[in-house]
Amino acid sequence: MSTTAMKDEDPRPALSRQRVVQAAIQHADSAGLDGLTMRKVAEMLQAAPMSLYRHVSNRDDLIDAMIDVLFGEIALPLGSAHWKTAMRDRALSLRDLLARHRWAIGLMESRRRPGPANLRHHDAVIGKLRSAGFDVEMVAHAYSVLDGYIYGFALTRMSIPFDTTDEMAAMAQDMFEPWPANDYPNLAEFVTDHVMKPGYDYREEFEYGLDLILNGLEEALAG
Amino acid sequence: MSTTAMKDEDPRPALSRQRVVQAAIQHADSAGLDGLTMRKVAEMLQAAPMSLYRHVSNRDDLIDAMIDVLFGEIALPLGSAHWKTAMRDRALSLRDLLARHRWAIGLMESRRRPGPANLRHHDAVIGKLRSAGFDVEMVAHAYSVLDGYIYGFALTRMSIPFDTTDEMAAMAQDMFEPWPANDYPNLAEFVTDHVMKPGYDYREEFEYGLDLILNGLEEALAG
DNA sequence: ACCCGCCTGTGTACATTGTACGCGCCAAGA
DNA sequence: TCTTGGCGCGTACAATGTACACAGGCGGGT
Repeated sequence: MSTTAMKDEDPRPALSRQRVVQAAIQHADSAGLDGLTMRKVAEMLQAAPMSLYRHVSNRDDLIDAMIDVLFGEIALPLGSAHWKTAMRDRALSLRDLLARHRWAIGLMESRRRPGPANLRHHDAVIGKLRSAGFDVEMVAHAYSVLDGYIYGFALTRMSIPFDTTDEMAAMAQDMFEPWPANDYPNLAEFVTDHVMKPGYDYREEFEYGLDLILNGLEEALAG
Repeated sequence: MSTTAMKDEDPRPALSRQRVVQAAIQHADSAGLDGLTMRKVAEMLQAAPMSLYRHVSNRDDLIDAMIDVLFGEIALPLGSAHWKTAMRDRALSLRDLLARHRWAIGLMESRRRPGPANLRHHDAVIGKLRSAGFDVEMVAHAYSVLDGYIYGFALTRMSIPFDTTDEMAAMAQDMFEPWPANDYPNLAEFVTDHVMKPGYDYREEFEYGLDLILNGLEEALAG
């Protein structure tokens, strides 16, 4: 059916901006932002490095496009739900996104050329808050503290993956090993008594702070 | 007096790990992390690039050392002040530090080999909270939400410098320009009515969220 | 049918970067 | 005086982003 090939299987479908961006996201997910090289992305698509530049003007443009795809994946607060549950769902959705795409944490909020999905997302969030009774100033407060917390949590707690408690313990061991024991008694107590406990899950930790902030905003809105 | 030079002025004092790290910090402050190349640092010290490697094992080791110097600059909560004012001062100190050294925002909390100043800082913060009556679990909650917010605010609000309202307006113009007007009404209202107002200062914004969180923690501690 | 111009994929080439390797120098100890 | 160890450095190489020019094919106008 294709105009370019009548054969049953085309081993190399045509390049396109979308395919380049998708491949780049997939590679960044597994290799990180440093591992994201034009040559690797080209290899994934079985193309020559320079071919990418027909669809992407340079590496920065590629990253801009990748980020906008991610913004499109965040759940938008569009329904008629209460602002608090809408913001909560949106926060969890964004946190999950940042967990899937750790390389994006420092990039989502610093784009100089935000894409349409980016703008649409912010527009929807602001709209939800405005229609819930937040005046413009309160929207600024709420957005600032919520996004600050969400991105900051991702940055500080999810930047290194702890899949098992054992990995965690090993890492803690490595961190303390070069230094004399008992130099940091409070830190040592904290690590042994809390972080290394089997039940530790950063998901619960995230929701504790999130609810603390949402409750604070609710009080401020009412007061 | 020096054993290496009797002349009045030595145009090129000896290299040392400290001098290399200081020069690197200074350069990163003005050129960012991408601008931080071994060759530039060497140039600042009037040395050859490879000379740095006698004092720093590689670029990552250099960055580790730079970060630990920064941790040493954060005001420690050591006095007998109330935990709330101690945490507030520490937060403001950390925010100012991140404003002075924007390149460090993504790095402070992701070091695999934390230096002594890093560990000492965390130890002091945890100690302050513990002695104020926080149990280990509440320390985890408090530290997580506070640091999340502080680093996240730095990441989301200070990643691009807005020194004047005019620059701000120009940037907003650039961001909207490629897209059809009225596609994002809530966002447009927000930008014109709030962000571009002359009095906008992210410092006040930071303290609003900070106090909201501190008050929430105080309630949780009492309840 | 033919040609012409554009669009896409590509090969080559170069500047920039981190850093391995080994040489020379100089001071301090034997 | 001879040796040794550390320090500064010149050279070299691999990885990376990307400028430039070229080829092949497809479509539209004649």
